[in-house]
Amino acid sequence: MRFTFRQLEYFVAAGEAGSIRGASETIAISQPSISAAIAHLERELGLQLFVRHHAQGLSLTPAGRRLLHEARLLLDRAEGLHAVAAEVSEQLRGRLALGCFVTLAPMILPELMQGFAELVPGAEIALFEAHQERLVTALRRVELDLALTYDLQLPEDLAFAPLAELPPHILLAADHPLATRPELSLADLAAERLVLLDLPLSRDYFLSLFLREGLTPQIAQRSAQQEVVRGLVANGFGYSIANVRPRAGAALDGRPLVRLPLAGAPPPLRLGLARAESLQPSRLATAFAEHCRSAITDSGIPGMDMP
Amino acid sequence: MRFTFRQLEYFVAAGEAGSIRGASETIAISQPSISAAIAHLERELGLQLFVRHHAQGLSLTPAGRRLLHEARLLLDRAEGLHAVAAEVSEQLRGRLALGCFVTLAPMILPELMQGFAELVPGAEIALFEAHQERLVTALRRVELDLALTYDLQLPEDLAFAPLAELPPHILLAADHPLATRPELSLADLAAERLVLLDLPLSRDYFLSLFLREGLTPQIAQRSAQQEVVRGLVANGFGYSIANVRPRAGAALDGRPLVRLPLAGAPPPLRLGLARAESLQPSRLATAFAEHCRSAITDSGIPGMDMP
DNA sequence: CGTCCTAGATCGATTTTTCCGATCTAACGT
DNA sequence: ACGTTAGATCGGAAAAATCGATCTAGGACG
Repeated sequence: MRFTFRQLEYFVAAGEAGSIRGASETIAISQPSISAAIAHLERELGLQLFVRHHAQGLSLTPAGRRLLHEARLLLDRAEGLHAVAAEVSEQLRGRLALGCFVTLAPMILPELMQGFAELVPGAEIALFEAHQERLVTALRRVELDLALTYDLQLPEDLAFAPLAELPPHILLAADHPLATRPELSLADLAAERLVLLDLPLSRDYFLSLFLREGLTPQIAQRSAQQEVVRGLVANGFGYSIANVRPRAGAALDGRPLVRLPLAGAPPPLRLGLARAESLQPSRLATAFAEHCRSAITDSGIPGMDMP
Repeated sequence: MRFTFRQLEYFVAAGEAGSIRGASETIAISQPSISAAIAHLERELGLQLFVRHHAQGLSLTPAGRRLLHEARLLLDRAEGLHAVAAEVSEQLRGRLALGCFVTLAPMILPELMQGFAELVPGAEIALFEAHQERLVTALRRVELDLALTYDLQLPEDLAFAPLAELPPHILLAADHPLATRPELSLADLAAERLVLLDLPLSRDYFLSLFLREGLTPQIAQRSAQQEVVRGLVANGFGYSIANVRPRAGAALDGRPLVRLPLAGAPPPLRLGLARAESLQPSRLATAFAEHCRSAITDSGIPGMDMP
């Protein structure tokens, strides 16, 4: 750009005042400065903006009138940039890029987003559901304001605000012989086969539960989809381990499932909000985090059963 | 405006390059300058545009992405100002504000504009038909690029390019006793009454024709409308004087009219193009003037009879 | 017809801003 | 631990914006 906002402002002021002197008084800038700005614009744009009437001010040329209009639009749009900035940073409106751990999303998001939509009507949420690795990548690239996920392997440069703890549970077909127990240990399941939810970092967490008891699971099947895992379990392929507690007591094909606590005080997953450490949260993000804090506690999580 | 185009450009470059260093190479500006520009924008807009990854470049924040988009739009629009300027001053397109002396307009404009529209399809003509005083005012205020008119009392600060001479003629009802003469002098009409076209400066011109012969006309009627004058003459109210030479041989009510040369070598009106002296004509205006020069000559004027 | 008045252009000095090279700092990879 | 990389900061140099003073030219007025 070979001209500046200031020059455009001076031009517009002169165009509106009909004289440089008049403009210099209204905008409190010396007459030579305005004269120079206009001369610069004329040289730069290669056209005559004003006809100078000696001792009688200025007249816009037809081209000048056209350019004056354009200049005003341009300045308005520049002013609008401030407005956009204010809206984004201060106003409780606009778009929130929200990540959510993929298995949590179907349970927790509908109610949570519903509640937030009532709380903050001007908000628009752009969802990104993915497994932990993808969430971490997106958070570091600052493609997300916040991510609702576990503190699984979160690197240093992501901040994590814990909301609730989710201990692992055993998932069984309702007609499984062990399904009537009040709780199960991994040792109880040594003869059974595992249907593994096969997502990058979740996988390691599940296997670590066996490792700490010196056990090795027999893996019947793997799937990256929670609903496939549940379907396989419900159809007798084996048991599974999950930290989420869906209210639905059946797989998508209708076959009933049972969820039992895992005995032996296994390390729970902490559910919370992750964000890029060095990204100062927008007001919208802060409001959403606040909403999460009130909606998600150890004694209740949207879309999930009580323990 | 508390930021500059340059700062926006640097911000956009950094946003596109994903790093300040990368941007500094693409746009050949030192890294500190870009860093400072971004810092200034962030302070000014009150929000964080980038997350700085030490030794790993930058990531746009969600707000930064939004602002980047807005900044690009703004810069495009600023670039568009150059385009508008080029179109107005160089391109053979756009709007031409054209004034025309009111009595000339109905004869001369249709054909003239038709021809110009074929010659320059991208042109749009904004018409302003008025009497001489109004034309002069509009030209001095530079509301018009050009005016097609007479050199009646044109002040110094208007430039005039003559195109053709129009000597005055006498207008009579076809059944008037004098209508069969080959020409008439004002003395011949001493007993007749004048229907005067009563427009500010034209009026003075007509009366000056009598004055130079020491005569005083008997004014039957005055009208500011040429068609009213012709109607009155055709209906026997008297004779009139006109310099235009309409092809129509009758008034609007159908009554026939006759036009006879005024004897005694009266001073003709010079028809031409007037413009503000200090307004450099746009290319469109120059093209129009050129078109007029070829279409309007002493031996032929669009919409008018030969002498 | 000359003088005053007005408004824009120009000049020169001063202040402000911009820009760059050099240096510092922090994170990553080896 | 070390080198590499990329952003931030610093300080001086270059460029620009700004202003008061002055110059110029047209209009108004006596």
